[in-house]
Amino acid sequence: MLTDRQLSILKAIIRNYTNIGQPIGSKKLQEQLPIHVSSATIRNEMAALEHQGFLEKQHSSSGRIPSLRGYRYYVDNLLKPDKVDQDLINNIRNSFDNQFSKVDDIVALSAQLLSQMTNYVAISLKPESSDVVIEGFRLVPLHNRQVMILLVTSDGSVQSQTFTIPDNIHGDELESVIKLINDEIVGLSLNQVSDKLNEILPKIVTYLHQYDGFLNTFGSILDKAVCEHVYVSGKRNLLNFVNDDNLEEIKSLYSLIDHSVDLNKLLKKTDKDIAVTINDKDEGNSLDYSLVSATYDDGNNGHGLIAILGPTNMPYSKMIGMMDTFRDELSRRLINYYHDFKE
Amino acid sequence: MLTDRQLSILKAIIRNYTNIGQPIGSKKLQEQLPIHVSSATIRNEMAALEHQGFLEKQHSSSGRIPSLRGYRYYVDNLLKPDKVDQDLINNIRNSFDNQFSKVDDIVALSAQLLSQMTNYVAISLKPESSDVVIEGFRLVPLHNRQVMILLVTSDGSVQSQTFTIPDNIHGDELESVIKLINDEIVGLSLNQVSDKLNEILPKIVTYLHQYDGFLNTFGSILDKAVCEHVYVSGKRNLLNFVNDDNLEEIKSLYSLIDHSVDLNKLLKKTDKDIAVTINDKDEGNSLDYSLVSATYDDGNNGHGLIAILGPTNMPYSKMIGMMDTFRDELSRRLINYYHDFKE
DNA sequence: ACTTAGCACTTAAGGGTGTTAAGTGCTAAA
DNA sequence: TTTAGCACTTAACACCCTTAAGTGCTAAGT
Repeated sequence: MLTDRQLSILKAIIRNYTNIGQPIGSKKLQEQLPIHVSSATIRNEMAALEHQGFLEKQHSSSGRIPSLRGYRYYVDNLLKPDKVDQDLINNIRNSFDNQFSKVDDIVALSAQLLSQMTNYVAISLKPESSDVVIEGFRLVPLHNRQVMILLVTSDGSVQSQTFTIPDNIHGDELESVIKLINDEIVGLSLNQVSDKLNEILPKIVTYLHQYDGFLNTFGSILDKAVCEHVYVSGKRNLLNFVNDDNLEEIKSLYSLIDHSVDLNKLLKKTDKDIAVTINDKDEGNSLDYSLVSATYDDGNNGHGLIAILGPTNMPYSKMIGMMDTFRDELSRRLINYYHDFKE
Repeated sequence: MLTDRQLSILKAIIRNYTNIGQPIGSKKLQEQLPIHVSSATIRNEMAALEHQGFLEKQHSSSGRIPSLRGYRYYVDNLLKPDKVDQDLINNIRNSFDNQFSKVDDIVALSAQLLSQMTNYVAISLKPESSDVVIEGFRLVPLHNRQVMILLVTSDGSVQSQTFTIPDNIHGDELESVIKLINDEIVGLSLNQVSDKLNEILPKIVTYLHQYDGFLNTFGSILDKAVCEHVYVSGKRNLLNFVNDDNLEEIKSLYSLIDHSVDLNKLLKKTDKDIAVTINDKDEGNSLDYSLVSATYDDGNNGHGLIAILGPTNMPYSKMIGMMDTFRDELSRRLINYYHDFKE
């Protein structure tokens, strides 16, 4: 489908654009490429690449930039992770060298390190043994019309929130609703629950006349439970990408990463070792940014996830190289941690 | 010092600039003012006001804008809080109408409401009975060289973090340092501790060869304790104020409000009912924004604080009117809460 | 059947120039 | 003390021109 020459042109354009951020034209490309052909030939090849959807122009006489499809193809087929500087590796190791009381701290630090290293937004998720599941909501009567709603998970953690039953609902009805919900969600993992709740929303509505506050309470408990697993660092770096006309977009990105549940959902789509999500426009989140995510081994019985969120034209080969190194170091650190712990 | 006419001119300029955001000139002012004088006269008065430091020009032929001193004078002497719309009051009441399990929730909601109402950053501090003081740090040996450091306060809340003692420090030394620190801080309130720690830093250094990790641990425990009292909402609104050349400033504002301890310090300077801090350039925080803060009564035994952070040219009279109403409503809500609670 | 030189065309960006609108300060007369 | 009048300043805008960096296309060369 693509000739070798076309591939090397595509590669060169992406390399340039991700490093310099400027569209590139045929003459500049000619100077850089090892092959000796005229700029006219390169123009022809570029036109062919554009025709096949791998390149774009910003205006009729501008140089080319990669299209989303171009990035996608590059990441999937052409990209070779950059070799990581030994200094950087040492740096990571040194930072991990401190003693930690909890896995949480190591994972939180990971997000911090990643955002420092990349100047992007970094996200880390606590390792999650796949066997942690929901044991269900519990309803505890307090006094008057106050109840406390608990969410219990199989690893023994509990989230709670109190709630006042509106006048137009009977305590019994509430009990039934809890039962209804529990029937559906027991045994699910944390990040499946939110979807499930939305799914069975119609049923709930038939029970409760006014269900807003009620569902909000569930949502917020769930949020708390999920939050405990998510660390975000370097939000401020988003400011680096602000320009005249993407302000609204950046704001929506902010609200996305502020809302752990959505973030979780976004991240959990993949289970590959390293995955690149380019410009995910899904579910109204027109997010003009890319996500490089990597899983890590917690050396025990689960795996966690680290990710960076940066502009679509981020230097993927560098980032992927770095993420790969980082996940190794993080896994090593965790294995060490559990080793110390047991000793 | 200032004639009535000058005062009304100053007022009008500030009213305009805080609402429209544009410098205002003598002719426009003439149209708006009730007094009938020529624009030349107004020009003369404006020159006088500028001479006395209440006004500024952006360039030699531009209209006038208030100087910091002008704002200060206005806020202290001229400002009359705007009457608050009854709809808004109802709105606040409705929002507060839900049931809450904890005072924390009400306070957190306050920050949310304020940021929604103003489109600025809002901050709320939990009511703090003045009798909550530090009871000191405690050191609990775990295993190997691991210890847990606890911070106990007189209201019974505890913050903890584990810490691994470096090889070059004896456990005894650590014990002495804790004693040393406790001697200094017992009986202080939470927000006095940070300063005190820095003050006695030299002493600590003589005990500990490598004190970085150690102090960090203290800092982070303290942070946790303070964080529990601070709620920030509407950080995203800062993006509305980004323009070409204040990006760095906005970033530093972000980092300020991310660091609860500093924020606490900033807020705790005042104990007036309502205070306006204009363009506080203190301690390297060149913050080109103003802070309107108000205390509220928790109906029990202490008082808390709400604040909004906005541009220097925010509409003070409107904001102060709103804050005043809000603190009333919040206090009323809390008194109600304690009432329900005891019943 | 490719490749390439050459050319006409396009566009963004930057510099200069002129105009306008909204200001200013100053002076001299009322 | 006030004010009309005037000369002056500035930012913002529109307009024009030029340049640099590209493009596509055609026709000739290998």
